[in-house]
Amino acid sequence: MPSTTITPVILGLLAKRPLSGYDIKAVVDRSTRFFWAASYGQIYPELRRLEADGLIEGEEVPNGERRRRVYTLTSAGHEALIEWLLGPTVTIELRDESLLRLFFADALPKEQALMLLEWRRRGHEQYLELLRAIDARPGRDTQFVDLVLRWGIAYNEWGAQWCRQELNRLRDETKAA
Amino acid sequence: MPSTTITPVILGLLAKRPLSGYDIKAVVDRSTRFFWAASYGQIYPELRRLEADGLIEGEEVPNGERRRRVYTLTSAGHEALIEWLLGPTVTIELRDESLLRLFFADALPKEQALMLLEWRRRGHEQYLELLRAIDARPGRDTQFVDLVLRWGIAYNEWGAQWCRQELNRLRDETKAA
DNA sequence: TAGTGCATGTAATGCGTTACATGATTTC
DNA sequence: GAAATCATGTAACGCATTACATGCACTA
Repeated sequence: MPSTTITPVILGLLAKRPLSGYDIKAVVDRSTRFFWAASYGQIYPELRRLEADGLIEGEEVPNGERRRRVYTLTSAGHEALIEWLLGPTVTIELRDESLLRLFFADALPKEQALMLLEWRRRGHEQYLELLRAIDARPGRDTQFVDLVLRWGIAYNEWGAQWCRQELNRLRDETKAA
Repeated sequence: MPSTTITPVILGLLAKRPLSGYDIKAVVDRSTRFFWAASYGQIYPELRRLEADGLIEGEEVPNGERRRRVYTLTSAGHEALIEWLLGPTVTIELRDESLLRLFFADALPKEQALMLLEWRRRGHEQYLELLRAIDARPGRDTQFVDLVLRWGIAYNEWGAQWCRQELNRLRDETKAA
C-alpha cells in the first residue's frame, strides 16, 4: 500500500466532509499550503489509487453536464488516517533560504549582513499580516485547525522578535568594537 | 547559467576555504543539513558545472595514490555568491509533518490529540539536546554561522514552550467543560 | 586482513511541479 | 460573448535521493 505525502492530507480532509479533487486542491490552497502544499498532478492519481485500495469511495455528482466526482472516506480510510496520526514521527525538515543566507552572511560587509537580518524580520511581518487576515475571517474552525493557525501567528511573532533582538545585539557589538 | 539549490551552498563554503566534493558533503552534514541538505548526486555534477562556468577552480591534490580534487572560489564565483546573498528573497516554505498531524488531530479523541502535542514538545527537546551539544563544542565559528546555530536553539526552545503552554490551555478547557 | 574512512562518480528511481488539453458553467 | 471559474486529467520536465561501483589508505 504505497503512499505519498498527500495521502494523509486527502484522508484528513475527507474525514471532515466529502470533497472532489478540485475541492481538495482549493481547500489545501487556503489551509495546509502554508506547511504542506499539493498539486493536481498528485491529487487526481492519488484519489484513484486510494479508491482502488478501498480507503475512499467516489461517486459521480455532476453539475448539469459538467462531471464531478465526490469522494467519501470509508471506515478503512478512517482507520488508515488514525494509524498515520498515531504512527512514528518523521523528523522535521525545514528548508529556509533566508536562514541559509544568514549562514553565509560572513562573506558580506557587516552593514549588508545586518540588512539580511532586517529582511528576514520583514518577511516574518508580512507573513503575519497574511495569517492575521485569515484569523480575522468570520467563523471559527475546529479546535486543532485553529491551533495550527495560531501556531503560525505565534511563530512569526517570535521570529520577528528574535530578528529585532539579534539586530540590536549585533549593532551594539559593532559600536563597542 | 542554470543553478540548483546547492549552488549557493558550494559557493558559500568555498568562500571560507578550498574544499573537495567529499569535504563539502561532510561540512554540510554537520552544519547546513539542519535546514539545507545535499547529496553527492548533486554535489559532484554541480562542481564540474561551476568550474566550467568559471565560478570555481579545481586542482588535483592527491593523497598518495588516492586522487583528490580541491576547489577554490574564483572572483567571479565570489561575485555570484554576493549576488545571491543580496538577491530577491524567495518565500519560505516549511514542511512540518508534526504540524500537519496537529491540523488533522480533530479526528482523534481529545486525549490522543493532546498526545500529538506532547510528542511535538518532545521532538523540540530532542532537537535542542543535539544543537546544544554542537554549541558546546570547543572553538567558536564565525559570527553568522554562530547566529544561525543560536537561531536553531532559540527556535526549539520557543517551540517546546509553545507546546507546553497550549497543552495547559487545552487541558484546562477540557476540565472546564 | 578485514573494516572503516577517504574520495569520486553515475544510474536508477521517485516524486512533485508546470504546463497543457479539454470542456462545461457562471458572471459581467 | 468574453472571461473567469468549475472540473478532470496527463505528459514532460526538473531535481534530489538512493544505491551502487570503484579503488586507495589507515588501523585494529
